[in-house]
Order: sequence, then structure tokens, then C-alpha cells
Amino acid sequence: MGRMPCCEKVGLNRGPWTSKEDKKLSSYVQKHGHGNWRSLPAKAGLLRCGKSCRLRWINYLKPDIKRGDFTFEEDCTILRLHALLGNKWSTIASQLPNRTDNDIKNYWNTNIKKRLISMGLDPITHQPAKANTLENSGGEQSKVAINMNHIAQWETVRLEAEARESKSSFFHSPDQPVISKIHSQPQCSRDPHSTELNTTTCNMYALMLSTNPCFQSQISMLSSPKLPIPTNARQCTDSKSSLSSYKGFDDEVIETSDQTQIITEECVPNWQDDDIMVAVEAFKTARYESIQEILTGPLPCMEGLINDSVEIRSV
DNA sequence: AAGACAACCAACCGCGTTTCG
DNA sequence: ACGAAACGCGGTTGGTTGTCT
Repeated sequence: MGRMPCCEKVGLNRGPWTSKEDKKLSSYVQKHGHGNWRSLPAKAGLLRCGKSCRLRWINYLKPDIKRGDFTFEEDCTILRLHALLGNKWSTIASQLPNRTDNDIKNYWNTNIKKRLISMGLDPITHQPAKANTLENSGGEQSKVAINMNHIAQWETVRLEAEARESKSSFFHSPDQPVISKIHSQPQCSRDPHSTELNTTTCNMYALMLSTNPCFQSQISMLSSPKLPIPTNARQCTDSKSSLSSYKGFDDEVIETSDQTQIITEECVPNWQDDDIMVAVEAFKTARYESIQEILTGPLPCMEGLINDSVEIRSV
């Protein structure tokens, strides 16, 4: 298929935007909207390609964009979501109000990634860099090492944030993203008597089983103290990842699937639609190969779940 | 003071996906 | 149903700024 070049090279400006160009673009978009980026530059009197205009607007000029240092909460959210989603910057950005995917990507590459590497963690898997060489079955030692690394990781971030902004109140965001609901601090997971934790972990667990076929293939029967896992667990074949596609997915599930009724109304009663979307995406794209791996993986709240609240019977 | 190096971030590029005629 | 155009995403680049020696 013939494809237009990404932008016309001849006669168009490149490089940094001037304040004059910014002004033209801003006033045009705010007045007329941004229906057609290709034709927008000419209409706005700009010698730029539409793609460049779009990027400039989305990443810099949009009025509600939040700039400046990332807070500790944002840092934690990025870390958690990246552990689940990988480099899905736009999906991660959707959980950080007013942050752009480009901003988050830059922050990741220049800050968090280096921090993980310096801690001996693989920035892709968030696990110790040499984890692959360890024996999986003799995992108690490596499991402990992983958990210790996660705790150290969080503690490092917290201390850095404390030093950076002493006024910040940790974990107190008005728009608390979904992953925060899973639990923000690894220490929480160590309290076996926390009913909130058990409910949440059960909810997450049920959701994960219901949406990720790789788990279903490994488990023939599962019981939890709170939730019966539906036997007709939905097979997820949809690999779409953009937010726009979530809407279709959501509609489909809520209106036509008994399975989803269970997910939305019983498993995760306190979750907003967006929360479910992100969680579903997380587990659909999970790179984990076993239940044990995800339970000891990057979500601290999952630690101990396998013993505390869920019984898994071998296939 | 100045050069070297590192860190940051805006912008570009190519490709995949979605929309539209 | 098909192809072209438009859009969106993620990886990468390169210019600018800050820090160190």
C-alpha cells in the first residue's frame, strides 16, 4: 500500500517551535478544534506538517498538561503499570491525569529505568537481572530476593521523593489510579488479617483468571474464600490495546456477557470502568508464564496470596 | 573561564491501526 | 471489500541546559 511520507520536507519548518508558531496553533485549535491535522497547518497559517502540529499540541500546548517534576505517587504508578503493561506509554498516561505519554516515556528512560538498573533489576521484567539463570523450581530463595528487591525499590523511590519534595503527602491523590487501589505499599501485603487486602487480591485474582487464557490453561479448579470463579471464564482473544478499543470491549462485555457481569458487579464492585479496562489490559498482556510467577512478581500485594486466600489444585 | 560530559526533553521517524470514501 | 488517508504509538535522535573538572 502506498504511504504518504510522514511530512513534507520541502518548504516546511522543522526543529523547535517558536512562540509565534505556538500562538498560532493554540489559538486555531482552541477556536476550531483539531479535526484534521493534515489540513490544519494551512488553515492556521503554519509552515509545519500536520503531524508536527499534532505532536506539539498534544505534548506541549494542550492547556491541561501537567509539567514539572513527577510526584512520588506518579513515580509509583508508572513503576507499577510498567511492570504490568510494559512500554504501553499511552495506557500508562491514561492513568496519570494530565501527563503525556511522551513525558512519561522520557521520565522512564531518564529516571526510573536507570534506577532499576542501578538496583540490579531488569528494567523490562522488573526482576533481578540474573533471575533467568536461577532455577525456577527451587524458587524460595529467588522469591525472597525478588520481594526484597521490590521493597528496596519502593523504599528508594520514597526516600528520593522525600528528599525532593518534603511537603508531599504520599499516596494522597484525588484521582487515585487503579493500581493504587491494589495497594500502594509492599508492607501492606504482609498483614494477613487485612480484609481489604484479601478482598482486593481476590478481586484481582478473579479478574486475572477470567481474562487471561494462559492462566485458565494451567488451572482446572480454583476456590477463593470470597468469590467463586466462573466456570465459563471468558477466553480473551482480543489483542487490541488502545483506549478507544476498550470502549467496544466494555460495551460488549457489559451488555452481552454473563462473565463480565460477574467481573464488574461482583469481583470488582468498587472499580470504575477505566480501572477494569486497565486491569484487563494488564493481565491480557501479562508476560508471566505461571500463577506463581505473577504472585511473586511486581505486584507486592500478590505476595502470599497463593497461601492466604486461594487454593490451587494441580491440573 | 572553558571544555567535556551527562541529563533532559522536544521533536522526528517509521510503522501499525483505524477511518472513510 | 478494498485501498488510501489520517491518526496514534513507541523508539530514537539531537539540541539545549546543567554540572563537573
